[in-house]
Amino acid sequence: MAVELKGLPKARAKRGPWSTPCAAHDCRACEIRGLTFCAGLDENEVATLSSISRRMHFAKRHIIFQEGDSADVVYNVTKGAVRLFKLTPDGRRQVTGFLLPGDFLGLGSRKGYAYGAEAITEVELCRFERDKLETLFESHRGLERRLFEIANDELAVAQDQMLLLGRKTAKERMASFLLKLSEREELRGGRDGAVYLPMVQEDIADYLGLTIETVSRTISQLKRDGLIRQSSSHEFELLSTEGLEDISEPM
Amino acid sequence: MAVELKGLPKARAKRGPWSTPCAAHDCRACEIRGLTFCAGLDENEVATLSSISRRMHFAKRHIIFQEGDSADVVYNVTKGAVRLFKLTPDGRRQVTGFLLPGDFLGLGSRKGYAYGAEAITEVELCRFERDKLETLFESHRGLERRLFEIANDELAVAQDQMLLLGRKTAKERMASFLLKLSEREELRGGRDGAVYLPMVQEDIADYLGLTIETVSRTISQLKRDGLIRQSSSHEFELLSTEGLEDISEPM
DNA sequence: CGGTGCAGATGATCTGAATCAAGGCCGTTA
DNA sequence: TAACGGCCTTGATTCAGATCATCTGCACCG
Repeated sequence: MAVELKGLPKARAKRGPWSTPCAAHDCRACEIRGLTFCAGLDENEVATLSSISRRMHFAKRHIIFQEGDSADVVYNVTKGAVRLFKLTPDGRRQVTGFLLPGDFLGLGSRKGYAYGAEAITEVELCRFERDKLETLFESHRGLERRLFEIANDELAVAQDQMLLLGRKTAKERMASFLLKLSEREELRGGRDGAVYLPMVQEDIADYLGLTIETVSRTISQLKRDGLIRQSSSHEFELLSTEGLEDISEPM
Repeated sequence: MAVELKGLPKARAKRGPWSTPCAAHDCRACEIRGLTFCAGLDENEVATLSSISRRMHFAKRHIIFQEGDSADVVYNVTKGAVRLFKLTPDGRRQVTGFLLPGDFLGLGSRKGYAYGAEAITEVELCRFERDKLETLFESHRGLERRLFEIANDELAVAQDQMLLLGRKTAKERMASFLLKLSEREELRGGRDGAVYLPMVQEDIADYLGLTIETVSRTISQLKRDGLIRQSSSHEFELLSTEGLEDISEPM
């Protein structure tokens, strides 16, 4: 779907040759084994998976695929951050998710991708051809089951997001967003309370159904209220998880 | 999670014994075979499925399960309509979906249900114990694959809904909603252009992230503009699909 | 290093939808 | 058949967040 963005600076997103050509890759040496869908596979299964995977590299802003593109490959994010988004014909954008290392890319798509995917930072992906992966399912039931679990988790996350978009105020949205990211970092063994936000405020706005101005103002207010602190341009610190929880889920 | 609804009329939803007790049921005689997840199974598989399913009956307004309830059974809707919803602690509600005959109920839940489910009308469900169903997956791969497909479709639908909730105007939301329902009816072999809306306007409002007043006004406006017509309290007619499409997806 | 351009912050104003407030319609029931 | 309660409609008013308009800081680059 070719989309004309109305009033927005054009030609920001890139499409073209990869920064590095596809390369074979040994899954056994993968940085993120253990926190992705290949987690819990035995040596033999990992080897098989390795045989059908290709390591890919995309530059910042590179469009990995567009909504509607034929969805015959799926990916696993191993490095960097990716945004998923949908566009209206007149150019409004809804970011439907952010992917970080360990996340699976390509769910929710049947014939074509249901959304576009774009590199927020430099990104490394593990690429699988869908039909090869599905062939693998025949012999390795665990893989399919794991992917089904992931789809179910995504579905639950999507419903949380609907509640956020349909019924929460700007402040509640921002607090929920920060808490969710922070929980994720803790789960992945990050430092507690520190949150890395690779995306710009425009992405956050489009994810939370707000404008950049409202996002900026809300962040300012949370800072003024002593709930968060900004350590650097993309690093935040949650000073009061309780305070943020009170805001995100008001009684 | 016990939730105190603030300012809303209490005790509207019921919970308690089923209208009719659980009964064994023959899947082969199912009204909706062919449009549900049991579609495409062979005779033998259907018989196996039959052996683990129980037909259930719920009265209008009956709460089938609450968000957070242990999710050890799943269902297939065979008759009537169901709403799925999430609540904030202070009682705001987001309807995350409407289920009609043929729809699967229970996806997106891991340990506990990720949402509540309530009968909009009198409802008939086909009930499966989750572990029995999963055991069946071992021998009948098609079932698991079909369910995975359904989960993927749901995921795509959820992302459409995010775009709607995050970026569309009231009028656009209403038009999108009517069109989606109409497409569904056509798919299921219904009359073209006629749409059955079993839910009340409050449900629609909570589904579209609006208030009942805005829903009412928007419907009135679409009528005034000659785009829809109301044949009876729950039956609508789409007079101009093109007009509605222009509204739902503005260029 | 001076210029350019992008990300972010913040003030002023506007507006679409929420809220508040009445009534109307209709099916159910006493 | 009257009265009650659910559901819907419509008007008046308010308000949270959008829009418009600057301004600042800062990275990059010729």
